[in-house]
Amino acid sequence: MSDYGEHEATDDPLQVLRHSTAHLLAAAVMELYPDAKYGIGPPVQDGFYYDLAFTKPISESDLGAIESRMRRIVNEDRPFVHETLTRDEAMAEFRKRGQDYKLELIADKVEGDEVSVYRTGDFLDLCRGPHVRSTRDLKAFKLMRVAGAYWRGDESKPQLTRIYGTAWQTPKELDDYLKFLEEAEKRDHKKLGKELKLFALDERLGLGQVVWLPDGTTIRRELERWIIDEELKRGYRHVITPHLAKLDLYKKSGHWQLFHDTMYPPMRFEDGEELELRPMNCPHHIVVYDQDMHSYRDLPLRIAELGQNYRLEKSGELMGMVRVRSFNLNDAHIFCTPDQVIAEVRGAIELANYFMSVLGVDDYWYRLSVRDNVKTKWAGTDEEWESAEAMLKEALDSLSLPYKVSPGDAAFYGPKIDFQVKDAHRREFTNNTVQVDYQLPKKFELEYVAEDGSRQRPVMIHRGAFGAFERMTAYLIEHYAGAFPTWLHPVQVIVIPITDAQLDYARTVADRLRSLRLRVEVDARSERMQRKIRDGQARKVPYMAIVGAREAEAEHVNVRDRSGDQVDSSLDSFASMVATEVAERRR
RNA sequence: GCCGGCGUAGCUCAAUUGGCAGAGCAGCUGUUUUGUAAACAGCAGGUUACGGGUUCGAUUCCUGUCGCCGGCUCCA
Repeated sequence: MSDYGEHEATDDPLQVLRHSTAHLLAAAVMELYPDAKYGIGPPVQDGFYYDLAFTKPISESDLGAIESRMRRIVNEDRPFVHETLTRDEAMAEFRKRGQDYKLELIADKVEGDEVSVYRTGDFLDLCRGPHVRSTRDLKAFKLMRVAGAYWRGDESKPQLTRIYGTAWQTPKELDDYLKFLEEAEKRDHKKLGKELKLFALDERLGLGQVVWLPDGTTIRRELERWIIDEELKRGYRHVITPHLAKLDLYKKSGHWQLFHDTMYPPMRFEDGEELELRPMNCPHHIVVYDQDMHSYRDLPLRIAELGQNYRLEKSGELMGMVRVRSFNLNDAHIFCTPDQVIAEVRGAIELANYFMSVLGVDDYWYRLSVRDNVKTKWAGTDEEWESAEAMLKEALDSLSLPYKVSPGDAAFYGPKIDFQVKDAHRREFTNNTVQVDYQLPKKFELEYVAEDGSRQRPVMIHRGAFGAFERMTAYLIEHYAGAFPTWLHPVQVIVIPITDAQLDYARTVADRLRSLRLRVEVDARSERMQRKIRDGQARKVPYMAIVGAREAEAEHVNVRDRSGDQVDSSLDSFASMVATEVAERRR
């Protein structure tokens, strides 16, 4: 049987419960708004939604009344009744109810003559099920918000009102979820980024333009140094290329034709020259490759750059530092022979995994993004796509990494492996990526001289092993809730003199730590120690070195870490302890 | 871009049915020299996002713009 709702049917009890709650929602809405038309209502992560068309728009203030009606239906103990109708019967039923969207779904998605429907009191829905036995089984739910959603996900189709809700097996789980949302709010990188003065988004600079403040920049520079060193160890060569290029370059690569809507309008000059802010770095690195004749002996050639890119994302798509209009990508393009591809892909995956493991990021999954059957969207031959996909799979398999195939998520020039991470609110996004590309080398007629003297075409691997600094930093802020590991924290140690009499000693301590390249502040304010500690805690500083008369006398420090633990230590051993922790990038 | 919500001091929030815009924190100036999460006092801080409208009177009601938040669409 086909899947009418465009979501996967499942027997998982929680999914079934959420799906049933979606029906309950639609049933309640239909009682309160008899003119409404219902679209689809699947379970989703943490809950469910239902898309409905209202004759008058509703807002979140209407959710309370809908939720009350839902509870009333719960108390009525209405059974979920499964029925199988013929196609004609089903069409007649939904036509009678004026449910045009359901008619469209039956016409498009139901195969054969049997149509599975569920009845809950008067409410009838096209649905494969399964469902809970009765509305009384639905105990722990809450409507969350309304949003617009295009019918069947198509921007050109009408926009329905989507009502989101959350649903759980027990009231306690619901309560836990609501508490989780509160906690997530506190970790939000937009909130912490402001509190900790890491970055700013200022409308005077334009939408989606990130200002890295001094402390945020410290973190970023630390990451950059680390990344560049790790890449150097792995044979990457770094380049620096302009943020601008002639528009023709992007016409030749094919990006302009596909993405001009999200590229900045070109700057046009009197002599006819057109310059474009680059939306990606690939064509620049192709120009780097093309500076020389290449022998197969030169390959693989790994060209890396911390490259600034500019994309004119639609205003509604922007989100904090996760989705911006200008970002810096830890980018690289590996030019190699076809039989080097698998090893190079594997190396790129391993590098990305290494970065993630040092940062303590372990909650992510591998998405093998391949083309779908809309052939016009994808450049290149079937053979090239099949070969590229096979090589990505083999690289993943050889590392014993599990992955999920995702049709339609490929780049236009080839399939890719995406590293999918989740933010504090469990929203998923792509961070790192590895892509195999036969198309751009062809478009730019790249060559190398093979062992037998013939001219061959290299394969290009695009890879962002760390991802974009903006997005990754946003992720890290939420991951650590602002309490960065010592090696990344903008201020590693605050020295706190208890009275002014220890100021000189405090500065001695600071100098000593700075001589080990640690980032240190002395809190010389005319405040009480308690106050300085409190402020240090608020900034989530890893260590506070408190120095009073006793410590100054003994050349000690009283170390308080951000968990509140205290220990007395000689200055020497404290200094070497912190320096070691930083050198090892300990978490 | 579309749908819904929200914009009051640097930050977090108040302000009866439309009736003089307030508080805490942060900032500044003093005093205080302190032993592990907030010393005390004073001062200053605003065209209530911005522009129209209704009204004797608008933070409050209507409207347009801008921005932010949550979704949708998109994501090379």
